[in-house]
Amino acid sequence: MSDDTAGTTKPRSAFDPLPDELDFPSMERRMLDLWAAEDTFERLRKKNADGPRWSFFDGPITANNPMGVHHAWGRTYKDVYQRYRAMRGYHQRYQNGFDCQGLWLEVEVEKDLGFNSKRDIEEFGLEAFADACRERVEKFSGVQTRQSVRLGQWMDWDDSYFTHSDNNIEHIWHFLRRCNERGWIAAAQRAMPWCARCGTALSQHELIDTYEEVEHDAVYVRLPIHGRADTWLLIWTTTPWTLAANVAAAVHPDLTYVEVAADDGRYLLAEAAMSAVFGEGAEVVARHQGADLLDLTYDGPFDDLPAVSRVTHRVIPWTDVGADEGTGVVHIAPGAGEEDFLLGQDLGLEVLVPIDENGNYTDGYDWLTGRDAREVADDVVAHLRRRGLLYRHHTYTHRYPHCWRCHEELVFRVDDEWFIRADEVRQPMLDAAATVNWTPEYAGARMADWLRNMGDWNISRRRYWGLPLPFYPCRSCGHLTVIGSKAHLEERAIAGMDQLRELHRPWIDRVTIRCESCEAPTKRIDAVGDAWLDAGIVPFSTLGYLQNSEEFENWYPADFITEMREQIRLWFYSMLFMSVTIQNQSPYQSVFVYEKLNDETGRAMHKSWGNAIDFGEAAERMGADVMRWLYAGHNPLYNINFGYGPATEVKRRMLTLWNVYSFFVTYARLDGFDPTAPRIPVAERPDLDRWALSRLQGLIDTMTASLDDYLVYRGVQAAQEFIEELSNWYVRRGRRRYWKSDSDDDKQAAYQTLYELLTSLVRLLAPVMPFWTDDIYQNLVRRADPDAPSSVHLTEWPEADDALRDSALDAAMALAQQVVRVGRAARNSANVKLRQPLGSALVRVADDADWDAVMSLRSHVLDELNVKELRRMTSEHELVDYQVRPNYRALGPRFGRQVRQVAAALAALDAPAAVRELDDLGSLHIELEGATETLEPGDLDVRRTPREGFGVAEQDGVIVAIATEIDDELAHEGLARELVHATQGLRRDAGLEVSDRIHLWLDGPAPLHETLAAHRSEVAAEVLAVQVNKGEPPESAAEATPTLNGIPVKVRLTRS
RNA sequence: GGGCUCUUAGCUCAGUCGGUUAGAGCGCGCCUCUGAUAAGGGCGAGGUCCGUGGUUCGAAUCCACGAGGGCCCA
Repeated sequence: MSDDTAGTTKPRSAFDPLPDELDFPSMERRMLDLWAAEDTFERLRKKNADGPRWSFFDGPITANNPMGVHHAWGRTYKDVYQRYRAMRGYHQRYQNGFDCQGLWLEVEVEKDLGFNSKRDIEEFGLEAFADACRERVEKFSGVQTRQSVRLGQWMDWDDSYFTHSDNNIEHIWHFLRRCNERGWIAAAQRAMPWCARCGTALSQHELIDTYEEVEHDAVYVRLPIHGRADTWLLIWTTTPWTLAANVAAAVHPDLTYVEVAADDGRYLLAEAAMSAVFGEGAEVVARHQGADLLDLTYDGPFDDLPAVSRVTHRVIPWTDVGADEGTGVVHIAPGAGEEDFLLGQDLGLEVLVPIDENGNYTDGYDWLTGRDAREVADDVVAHLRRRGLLYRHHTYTHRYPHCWRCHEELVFRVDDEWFIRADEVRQPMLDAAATVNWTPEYAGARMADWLRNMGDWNISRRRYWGLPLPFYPCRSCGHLTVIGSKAHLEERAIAGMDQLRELHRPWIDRVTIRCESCEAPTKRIDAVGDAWLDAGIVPFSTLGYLQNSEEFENWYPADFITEMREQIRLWFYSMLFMSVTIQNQSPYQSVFVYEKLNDETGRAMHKSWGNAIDFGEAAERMGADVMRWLYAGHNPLYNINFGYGPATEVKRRMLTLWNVYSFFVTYARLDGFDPTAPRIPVAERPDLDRWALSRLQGLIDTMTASLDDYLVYRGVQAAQEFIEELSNWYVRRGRRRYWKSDSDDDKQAAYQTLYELLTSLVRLLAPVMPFWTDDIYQNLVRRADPDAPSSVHLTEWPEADDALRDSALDAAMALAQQVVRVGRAARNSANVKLRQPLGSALVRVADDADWDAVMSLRSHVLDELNVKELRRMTSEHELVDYQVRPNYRALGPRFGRQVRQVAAALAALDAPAAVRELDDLGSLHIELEGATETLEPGDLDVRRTPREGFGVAEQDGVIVAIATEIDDELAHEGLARELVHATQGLRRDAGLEVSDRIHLWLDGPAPLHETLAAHRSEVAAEVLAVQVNKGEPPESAAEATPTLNGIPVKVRLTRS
């Protein structure tokens, strides 16, 4: 501040002083209260109500548990892009969604109730179970809502959609009826991966990532071949429980099979498997081509069981048989294996389904009946041994699929399942997916790949709390009635409608309808639907497709959706399937996907591993804004390593901005800066201001493009760099202007520029850091101008102003910064403190233009390097060593193999002489195999290395040499600066305000007095001393006794 | 089993069209600046660019094979 302020009254500042440190959580809670009190979000919606529409669909979060920090990642993206669009004036729906039914919810409710099987649920009663599920949804949708609010997400929370609503279900019914009209609905037997605990099949996408390494009992079983005494077919399996369902043994027609002699007979197996089973030197007594074995029949391993007794076991051909594992003779149980089932369909094999939906053996399996298939391995082995069929058994480790919900090992089981046929819709889906803007691009390729490979969609689940599939197969005529809406149900119903509380089991099961074809009374199938139907219908159900065509037309399709990458084959897929079926177009135009969230060491987070981070705790420890900044700044192509360590790093970056903000407020308050005063035209402001404003335009460009392109991390990274430069160059270089300006206009320009930078920056960062930016805005803008919008979120997105761009100045400043960097390194190498003023710096830059650029910003360079003058280096020969090297990029193509000789010739040259020749003649001549070659400057790479001991440094062709000589005058100046520094330190230690005036006492030996004689008034001015006294200060004076440049000094001061 | 992709400093990652001396951030050591700054700046230590072979005047980069990780599909 300027000296004339002492004792005068300035206008009171508009700004509140800042607390000592930035406490994100408490600041965030304050902002939440403010937004609630002022209805800020409602105002935003009103403000944009007439704007252009921007449609976003929220992928439903399963309302099953508290939110995890990984949810916060996705929600940050959703909120960032919505807030950005809002600042651009777009009208939006802000509808959040909850996923509310399906198996994963049932599993959690089962855990709560201590259930272990479907029987427990049935005994509990479906009605009570449905209520328990509904309650869980209500509880956790509330928890998740509160957590999302804490994250700063702005949504219309009272308008959230729930997938268990009748409305959602009706829309799915509509979709299913449309599918049926096209003949796509089919029931079929199919071998499915099956969870015996959950009592249901899993779809193919539920199988992904569930393979874990486990140990199983593997058995070699010998089966008597009919008509060949003491000749055994040797098979191998890792799932002994399936042996009871064996109906065939498969061989590869082209493989060679051998009969091996053993003590008790002959074993038939593939030659390639022989040594693995019998070791080396087994005796081969016969050889057969696989194809020649096909008419053989054999006794099965469990022919004593009633269900199996009438089966004729045959040897069959299968080209997928290999001999790498097992025996090359493969046990086939079409009722208990996926490939087995498909093979059985081709060959017309009998299908024995040995287990029920809970994994227990069914009737007809004698001693096995009622037992759990996963627990019979030992008894099966014992049984085989007793019957003389066991050749050998051992433990086998392999990767095996598990239920992703309850972690039980899966089995394979044939069952009646309902499907939507996918073949007809495949191409339309591919076409629709091709219209979508996928970010990153590979996501589109993933979707196309998934679609090309997708099988029929298995939509039935044998469970309770889920979409009731509206399938009514008629027992009389076989016709399938698919109900398309509640009205349709009412129209067809003949009983049970009075008990239909909602479209869920058990109430829906009490309704009987008339078959559409023959009018016979017909009941619904038991099954409920895949939960991805629930989520996939969202574009239709939430827009009231069946009720309100205008709403639907307005908001469909979505401009944007975003979820984790795995949603490509889940939600994105199911939405696309349903949308193409109903509307023949993609339901979304732009899709953004991101990767996985791990802990900060890169391990997946698991509650059971103890490395999971609770969202609430994270929000309160690091702050929601810090979390959001961390997420938004991350490149979505890579997994994010999340934790308190990375958050601390982000916080430190925020601290840089805090310091700038705090600096501004401190001095703006002292000076009573009025932001509403007339602006000083930018053209009249100093270069530093014009440079900073020019850089701001670049940041606006980058930020805007990054948000338009759904790559916000690029904007965040650019903002980080901007903040660094703002603090470490703009403020650092300009700080004296705020208290010691040359003129009032310059000071005003400084305040206005920094104010414009900060207020623009908070608008640019508002979508990413909604809390802190608004907190700053409240103080900087709203306090000063009651007519300003009441929140940064109600302001307009900044537009870049081309008139403020100055690329020449940007480049010149970058060069000046480089000269400073190199110059500091030079001082460092000469071991001279920066505080000691020195005479001159010699600078070498590439050309005249660069020199002019540096000179245009000379004052900054002089100041930063603490030298008196800047001189252009004319002769660098005494300061640097040269190395003349070939520029391979130029010479490689020209000389080819000879390039090595050129390199050798250059190395042999006298480098300084060569450089001089190059400088004088513009070219260099070398001898190469007797011929003279001419090399242009572009052919060469002249490297300069500063010579040791000169205070010289170099980087990218810029050289700075510092004259290290210190004469008396410089020494006095240096000491004066040391005195200032020591006094400032003492001021701070004594707890003085930056504006306090002081009385100062300085004592020491003779050199000190010489220095004071020359620099007393400068020292006094710098430290705001109204007097520099001799004699003794009062007792209360603060005191320090540093040794400055070898001189012991006593510094004492009091507040004046 | 097929396809895609990755492997670079203690950690997280850049590295353009192949150019001969491979970089950043964090962390570590020394020095330094500070009238906003727990910040900033400089220097340094730290590398088998996964391995082997090939193409080329020249390979972290291109090709082949192999190892290991991830993803997608079967």
